[in-house]
Amino acid sequence: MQTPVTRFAPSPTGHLHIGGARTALFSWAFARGRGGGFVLRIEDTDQKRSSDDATRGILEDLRWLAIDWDRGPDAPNEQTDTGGPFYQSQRLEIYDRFIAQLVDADLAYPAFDTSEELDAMRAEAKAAKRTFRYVRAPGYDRAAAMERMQREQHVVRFRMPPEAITVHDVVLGEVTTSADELDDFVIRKADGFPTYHLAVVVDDELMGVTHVLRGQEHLNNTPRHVALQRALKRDDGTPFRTPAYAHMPLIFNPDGSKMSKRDKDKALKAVVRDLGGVAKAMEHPGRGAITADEASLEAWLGDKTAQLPTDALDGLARAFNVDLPEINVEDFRAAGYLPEVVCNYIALLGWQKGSDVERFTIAEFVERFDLDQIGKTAAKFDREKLLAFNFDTMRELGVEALAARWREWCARYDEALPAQLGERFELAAKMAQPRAKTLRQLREPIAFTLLADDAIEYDEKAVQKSLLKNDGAGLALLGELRTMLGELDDWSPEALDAACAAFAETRGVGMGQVAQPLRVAVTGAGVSPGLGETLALLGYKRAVARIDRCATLANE
RNA sequence: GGCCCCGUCGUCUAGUCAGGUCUAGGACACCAGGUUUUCAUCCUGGUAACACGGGUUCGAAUCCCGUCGGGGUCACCA
Repeated sequence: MQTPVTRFAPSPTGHLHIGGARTALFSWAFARGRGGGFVLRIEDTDQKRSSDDATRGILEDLRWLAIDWDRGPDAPNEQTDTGGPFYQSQRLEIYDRFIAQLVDADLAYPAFDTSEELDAMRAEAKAAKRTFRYVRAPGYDRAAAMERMQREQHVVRFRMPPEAITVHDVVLGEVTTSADELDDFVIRKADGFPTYHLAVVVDDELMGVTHVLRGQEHLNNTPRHVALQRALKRDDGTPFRTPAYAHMPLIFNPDGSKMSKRDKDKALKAVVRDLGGVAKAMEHPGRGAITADEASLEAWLGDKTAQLPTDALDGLARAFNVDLPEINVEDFRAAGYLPEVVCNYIALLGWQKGSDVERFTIAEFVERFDLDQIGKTAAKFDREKLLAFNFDTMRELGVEALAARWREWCARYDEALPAQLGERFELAAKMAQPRAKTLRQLREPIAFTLLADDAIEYDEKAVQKSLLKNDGAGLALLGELRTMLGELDDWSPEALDAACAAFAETRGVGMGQVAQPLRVAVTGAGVSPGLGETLALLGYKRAVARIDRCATLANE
């Protein structure tokens, strides 16, 4: 087989979607596993929706996932690469050349319909229960049209040949589309930009792409692309080739709906409703993050199709302290998933080697991956399983490596934490490791130490159960424990555990009788990591301060 | 609605192309038990699926047809 060249061609209209990440991962792995090339191309032909910010975000997301490209934006040798530039908006002359080629051969033609006229035609077809198809009128006056296109705004349409087209898909097999399903589609818009269909075909040919991996939603477009490939010739006269296609199954939400950016919007609308509507939400402590006015929010809430920008969505979610569903790669990063785990998990969504092996490194994936193992069925995204994978990987990392990853994550999402923990950072990581499934959750098991000593709130049930019950037996023990702790000069977790065990031994009580009062006194709750670790994390001064405050409060 | 794709435990899937070794395997989740100073971790065990109906065959999860169900797509978005 020829050395493959694959590509990932995102449209920079937002963050990288998790489904897009899988497409990128598979394309990349396929090329890397066979010594092939991987191209990154930015499909920014929609002037209104594309943005540089989105492009930057997508590049960053790909890098985080460790997906690298050898040709494309920011590639080391971008300037000398063949096939560039890799932004479609910079390739307009190239597209125009091929469009002219088609028009000259009468394989494409200018059309002057307004959008109102097109809408009317569609409405008419719908009323007559016909499928709308745009085909060039039999009496089309080409000469007049060619003259008219010099001075009038127009689109260019491709003359779809009246024949059925069969696509040989690596995943789905042969898919045939009959001629009456296809019409004369637009290849250049009125603004002079090519449409996706034209640009993708021209670029894949010119960039030497041999295998196109993409989502199944593109399956219906493929016959158009094949028709274009058959009509076009390179400048040297050689015909375009049709690459191998592999359409991958879609990724769904657990409820079976398509996983999309709109899910976040939907989730936030539900949150605002739960809060009691916009007016109530504006009274929420986190309302400072709300930049929109009440009226526009009201309009948004009342309109099912209205969507807030992603950044506004994320801002509000933080303000209301709710978690929105993770949809974009950036969401998973912020939620504290490890990139290699995200790759491992999404690889499993629609791909399986035919064995029981589910956990693998990216290098192993590259080695094993092949197109014929891609499944046909859409997969529901299961966060529980992702969480389980992330948890396992965090454990396998070992404390030191985990702490390093946590630090990296904090630098971006929880800047104050490392400073707060100081040199106890690694101990905190060790304590939280078996109790957290994400880097973000690592904070929770050790949150008690982040509070000021006089700010901890005591859980009444725990106080009752461990301190006050049996005429305050626990409270009484607490006083002795304080003394015992004061005599210790080794405040390591091990020494503390040993001292508490010895104390219990001499008192003739179980370890639980000793541990629970102490635990409640220093953390406020009946639940915390191991007692020795819990005390060590606080240190002698803070632990004693908390014990004293607890005793005072309990006596009141 | 037209066209297209898909249908194995709750979820992701192995098995389907080359029908028997499948009383259908694994993972996540769930349930039960064990270890443990709490919570977790950890260990052991368990529940759970071939969408339905026909056909072909000695034999069907696997091949064929139909039904039902789910999804995609019908733009001067990609």
